[in-house]
Amino acid sequence: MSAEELAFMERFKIGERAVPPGTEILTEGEASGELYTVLSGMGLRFKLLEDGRRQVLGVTMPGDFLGLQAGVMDRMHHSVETRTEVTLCIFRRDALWHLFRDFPERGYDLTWLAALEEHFLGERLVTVAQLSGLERVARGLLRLFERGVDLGLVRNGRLPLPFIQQDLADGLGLSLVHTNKLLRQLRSQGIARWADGGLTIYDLAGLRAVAGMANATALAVRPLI
Amino acid sequence: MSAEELAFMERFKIGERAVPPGTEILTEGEASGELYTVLSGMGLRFKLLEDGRRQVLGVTMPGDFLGLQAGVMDRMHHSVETRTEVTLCIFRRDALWHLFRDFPERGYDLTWLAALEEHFLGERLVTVAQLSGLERVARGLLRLFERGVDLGLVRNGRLPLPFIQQDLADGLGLSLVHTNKLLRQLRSQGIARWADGGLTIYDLAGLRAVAGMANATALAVRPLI
DNA sequence: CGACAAATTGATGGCTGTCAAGACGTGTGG
DNA sequence: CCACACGTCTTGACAGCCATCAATTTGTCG
Repeated sequence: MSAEELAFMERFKIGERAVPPGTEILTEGEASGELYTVLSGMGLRFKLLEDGRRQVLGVTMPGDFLGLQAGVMDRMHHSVETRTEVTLCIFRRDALWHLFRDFPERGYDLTWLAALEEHFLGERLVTVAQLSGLERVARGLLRLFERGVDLGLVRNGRLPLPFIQQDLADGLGLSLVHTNKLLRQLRSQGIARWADGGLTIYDLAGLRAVAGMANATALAVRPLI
Repeated sequence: MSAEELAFMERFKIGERAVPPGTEILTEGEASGELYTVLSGMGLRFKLLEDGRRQVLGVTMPGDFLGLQAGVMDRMHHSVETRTEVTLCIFRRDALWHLFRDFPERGYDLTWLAALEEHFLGERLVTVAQLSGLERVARGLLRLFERGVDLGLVRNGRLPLPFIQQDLADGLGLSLVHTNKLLRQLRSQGIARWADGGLTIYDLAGLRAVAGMANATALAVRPLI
């Protein structure tokens, strides 16, 4: 990053903030005067239906950029809730436009980021719409794990995760009960284990086979800053 | 649009082209040296699985911008196929970067567009993951119809559509047979009719009720140019 | 007329949702 | 210290939505 860009960041940076678990950082339907980058911690991005059903769109991990939707559109179209203590770097909303004007290359990067999010949502749509329950669970665990590996969060084959089975079920379009039974299936086959706040992969190739991704390669998330 | 912007468009515009039905304009996994805006006609955006299953991500209608993914990322992550004759306005790929540099406001609009696509994919994910078959079909028809109304394509309550029931099924994560039976249900209830290359809505309020969107308001697609 | 795509309808099976109950750990109040 | 509430995980029974298979009909095109 150039000196000018550093100066720009400082000018629009409001500060850093550590928020406790369970905090709703952004709320569907509301505007946001702030943009965030996640420095540490994890959370969930989700949408709610009128009857209380919930669709988990994805997880947020360190390096994620939050609030772009409310930044360029008038309001958020999903909510973001923390699941651990999360440290945020906070920027003013109008930084977005100034960034586009003064550093078009960074604006270009932001469009790249939005296109990447679109790609991931497309992948999730394929997962939910076309795959069986077991395939969905396998693919869901695989994506979480790959993300954790990229971030260096995996130790001894185990990735600590602050999510519950209901979160996984809501992300895959499955019921909690059935998700539980599918997790048991993967566990009893010695492929993967989701328990005690962590995900352990025993047989990565086996998991990829179950997920129907034996030959697929993942697309890495490039930090924006 | 300013005179400078018009000059810019002319400089990077390669030309216009009319392609016949069934043409694959963009292909998943491949780069594209061109960007397109759709002047007329309709098509499908979709992803293919290894075993031949297909997930329809959405339809393209006049005003759509195609190729942004291959423009900012290295390659397309879904394919686009025409279903009618489609007239395209073609631009050079490097127009994208020059647009960001010379007209940051337009670059901002492009990010807005990418965020809008992300929003629509999120909506579709909720539809497929959380709703029953009948609700999915109702919502699918509703979205097509609203889009048609916005574009002024609806005459006498009927929207001509060049898609087949398999397309609808692949977009909703349902089998062709079951989709057909759900369409019959809506038809026999006098709510909507999908037949003979067109969609007719007889009871919009009823359809919205079935779709679980009695109170929801749609987000309009704003043409980029 | 024959081939083909698309739409339609019925029969059958199974994957998955729902309901219910219990186990386990944690925190709280008496 | 114990009782209790609560959240989460787990397991079994049952029902139902939906996929699959199969056959028929209709319309289009050569």
